Amino acid sequence: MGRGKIEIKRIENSTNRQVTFSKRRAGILKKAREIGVLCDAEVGVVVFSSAGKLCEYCTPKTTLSRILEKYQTNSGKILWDEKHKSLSAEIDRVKKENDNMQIELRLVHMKGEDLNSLQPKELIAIEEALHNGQTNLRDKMMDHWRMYKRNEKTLEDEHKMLAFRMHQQDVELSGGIRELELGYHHDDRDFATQMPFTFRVQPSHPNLQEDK
Amino acid sequence: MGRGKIEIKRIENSTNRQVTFSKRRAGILKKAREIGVLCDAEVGVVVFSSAGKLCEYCTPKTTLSRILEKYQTNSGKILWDEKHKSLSAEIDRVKKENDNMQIELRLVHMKGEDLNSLQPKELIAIEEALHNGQTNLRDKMMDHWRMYKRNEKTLEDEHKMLAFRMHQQDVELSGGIRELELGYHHDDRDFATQMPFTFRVQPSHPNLQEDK
DNA sequence: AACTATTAATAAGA
DNA sequence: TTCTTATTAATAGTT
Repeated sequence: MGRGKIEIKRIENSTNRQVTFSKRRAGILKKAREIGVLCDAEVGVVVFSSAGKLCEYCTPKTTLSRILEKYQTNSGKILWDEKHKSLSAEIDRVKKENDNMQIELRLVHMKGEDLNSLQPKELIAIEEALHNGQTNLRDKMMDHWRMYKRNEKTLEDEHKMLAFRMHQQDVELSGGIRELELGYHHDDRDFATQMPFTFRVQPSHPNLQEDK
Repeated sequence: MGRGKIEIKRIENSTNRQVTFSKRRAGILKKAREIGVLCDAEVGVVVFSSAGKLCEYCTPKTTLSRILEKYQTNSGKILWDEKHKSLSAEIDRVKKENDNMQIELRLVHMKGEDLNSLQPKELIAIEEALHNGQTNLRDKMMDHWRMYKRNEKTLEDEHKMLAFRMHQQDVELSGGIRELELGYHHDDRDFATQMPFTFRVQPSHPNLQEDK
């Protein structure tokens, strides 16, 4: 029905294809509306152009949802498998993100000693979580962790340094100001016996402290 | 297009209606097939006769499922059933958990000064996130946060105390050991002028530090 | 189901 | 895109 007969095969000229699409789409939607009215039928039509543009029609007295529900009960076919799968996949993805954050929090709340006490099995789990995660999440996590450890270490180092110097001064003052130590909670023996050696900075957990 | 023009309204004669339905249904399905081939479009058609008989067409290269999935992402309309709602709800739940952990991480990585610099708007967002979250997650988060802040504060307090005492001892020694301060990076003036006052512990952010 | 007169859809052109 | 129009395609009513 046109100026000439056409073969039903893909129209290669993209402009023509677009024009024909518009015309025929209007035609189909009109036909859908007509059969709905004339024959009291329920019709649902969904069309995507090759450009991805969406177009739909649905009999006014119902909804696409209801038509499709009826379709499923009537045909026994399940239309939702695909959607189920993608939703489940998203749940998995988000849960994995969750796990990674939980591990990050665990790390963040750990002190150096805790890290040293980690079992190899736990380290493997952490390692795995790091690799499972998205790269940016992992990077962010490592950044946070390093920043936290660095700050903590700075404070601890300064702390030790101050304590060491106090100790030195105590010695220089030939004792007698012990009462000043009352509010100080660290084990004195540590400083008395180890200070000169512990004063140098040691990584509390080299493998995790350094980048992957 | 027939022996006479017809009005587009319900055909009351049931036999006629049935016949017309058959003819027009064939017409629509043919048109659907044609637009799919000619224009490289994706088409899905579902038709129910007034008698409830089901008829469908779908572009061969895809499935009704996939078309409908595309439809949903494209239109934002929701076609799915209860099962999907529950899956979606789970996604929402897990994502909310995610958000809360992200906020926890943000808090955890903040120092007191950062907290003080938070804008009211941000505080409200955090507050809201806290209330949105599950109770146990929120509690855990607050525990973590308090523990972190407590540790930090303890270190800082001890640090200040040590520094203050060093300062006292310096004074007692009538100066002369200034070279001991070389490795110490805090601003001396802070301790010299503020120490007696800053020594008392002040909450850096009362509202967040205490449980609500 | 066929047939066919007639209307409707639309291909090509403007 | 939209309009026009020659031509084909769909189909209403009939057989």
